[in-house]
Amino acid sequence: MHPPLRVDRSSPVPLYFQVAEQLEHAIRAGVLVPADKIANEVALAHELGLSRPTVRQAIQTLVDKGMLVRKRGVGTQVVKSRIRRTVELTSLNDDLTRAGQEPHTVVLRLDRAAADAATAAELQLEAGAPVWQLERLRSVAGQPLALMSNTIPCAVLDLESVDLSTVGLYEYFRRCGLHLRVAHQRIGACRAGAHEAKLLTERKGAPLLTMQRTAYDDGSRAVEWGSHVYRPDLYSFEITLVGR
Amino acid sequence: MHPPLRVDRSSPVPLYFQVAEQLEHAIRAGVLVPADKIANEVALAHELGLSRPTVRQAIQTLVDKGMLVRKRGVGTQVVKSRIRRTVELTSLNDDLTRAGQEPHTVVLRLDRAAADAATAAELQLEAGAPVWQLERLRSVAGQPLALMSNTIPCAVLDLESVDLSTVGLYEYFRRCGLHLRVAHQRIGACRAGAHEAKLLTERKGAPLLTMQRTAYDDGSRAVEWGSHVYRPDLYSFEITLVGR
DNA sequence: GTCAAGGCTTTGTAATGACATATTGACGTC
DNA sequence: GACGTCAATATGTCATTACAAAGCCTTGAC
Repeated sequence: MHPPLRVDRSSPVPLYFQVAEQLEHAIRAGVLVPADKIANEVALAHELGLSRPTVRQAIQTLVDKGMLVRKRGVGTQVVKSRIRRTVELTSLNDDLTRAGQEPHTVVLRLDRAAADAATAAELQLEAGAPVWQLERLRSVAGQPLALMSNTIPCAVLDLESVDLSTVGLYEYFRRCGLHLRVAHQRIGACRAGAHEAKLLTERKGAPLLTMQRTAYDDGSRAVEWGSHVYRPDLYSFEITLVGR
Repeated sequence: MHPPLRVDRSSPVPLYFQVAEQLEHAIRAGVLVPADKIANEVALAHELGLSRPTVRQAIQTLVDKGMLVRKRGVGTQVVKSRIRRTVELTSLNDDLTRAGQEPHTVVLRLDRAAADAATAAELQLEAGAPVWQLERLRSVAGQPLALMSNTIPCAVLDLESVDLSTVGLYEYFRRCGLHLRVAHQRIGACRAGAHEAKLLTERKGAPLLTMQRTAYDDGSRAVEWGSHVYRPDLYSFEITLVGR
């Protein structure tokens, strides 16, 4: 049967979101086990004192996350597999702290420079525009994990006064009211060069996981271009795909 | 200004989908250029003779794809960046043919076997259950690109009678009426072993891109477990992330 | 001249009602 | 007993309406 769902109409949190949160929690906590069918939308709406579209919207958000599956004429079921964390528009720092780790970051470089042609093209700037060039080494449990090189247009943000060894880059973006909306990223592999090998305590020529990302603010302005390399024995990307 | 949008109410295609398709086409064709604002929802609904929720649903699907951005109090704009293909629930074969390539596939192995403990756990079977073990080498333009190892429960499908050198695995799934709904994949990197190096015409120890995927049918049944390695100079994963 | 308040525009959230369509299972007929 | 039909069930699609909240711009006061 169902966990007791309740909604708080005085809360500023949208009703559909409250329902989605509770359902998600019930699934993660094991109250709802895989292949369980949840009550049909009409009944659920009546039970909660909500309208069907609202309940539908709540269910839809979980379907998008790959936690529920709808079948017309049948019902809605809990997906029979543990849900791993999706690749989201988050930084490595976010991911690690959320996983209960304690990342340690060393800022290797923080310069103002003029954008070269390739960087300017990625960030959709005119060549020579002033940009911040940032290079950081992130470790977890004493092990170097990632070498991160980022370029941010000076017009977007001032990085002079922030201590990026204690604050994640994306966290700082959020603090400045900068909302990332879209990002493109490419994941590949390469051979470690001498510089990378030394910093990551790998041998030269060792395989590394690479990620290049361009992030956009509200879809209008390129805000950040990052080129990262990871130690594959300590890090990998996990993605949940949802079809249809 | 707007392209002339029209809907066909006699079509079995949902109205919201028709609108979404036309908007997407207009964006890809360059009729709507980045940073263009599309008409507000109320006006658009009136213009099309549709209700606002329907128009909203159409816009939402494009927002989910990362092609549009909504801003409350402002309007809806076209995202200012080319959209690359998202990592979807598709096979390598699908991706390549859609990109205009002509993949060539060699089936290295196709066996019935009993699932070992690890495989059985991934596919949520009892140990020793009969499975198909498939190993394929895929090339493009004469260059070996990927070495793919897949395991499929015999209970799911019969692979005896199909020629997997001409038909993609996922394409065959679809032909059998098997709809994949959810998949988890992990992307990493590794060092090429002797076997992999020889088949991919790389040197032993060269960096390779790896992907492991488990796919589920309607959320209820694990259908496929795949472990692939790619040559990183010829292949990488591209993902479009949408925030909020 | 500057800053604050308020109004306008536009999207966000929600309720209600209706009909369409896919699936399953039961019933009845051949 | 096998097969087809039909009804029950649940999600899919769509219309209409209303109010809330956020952003932008104008207006007005100091």
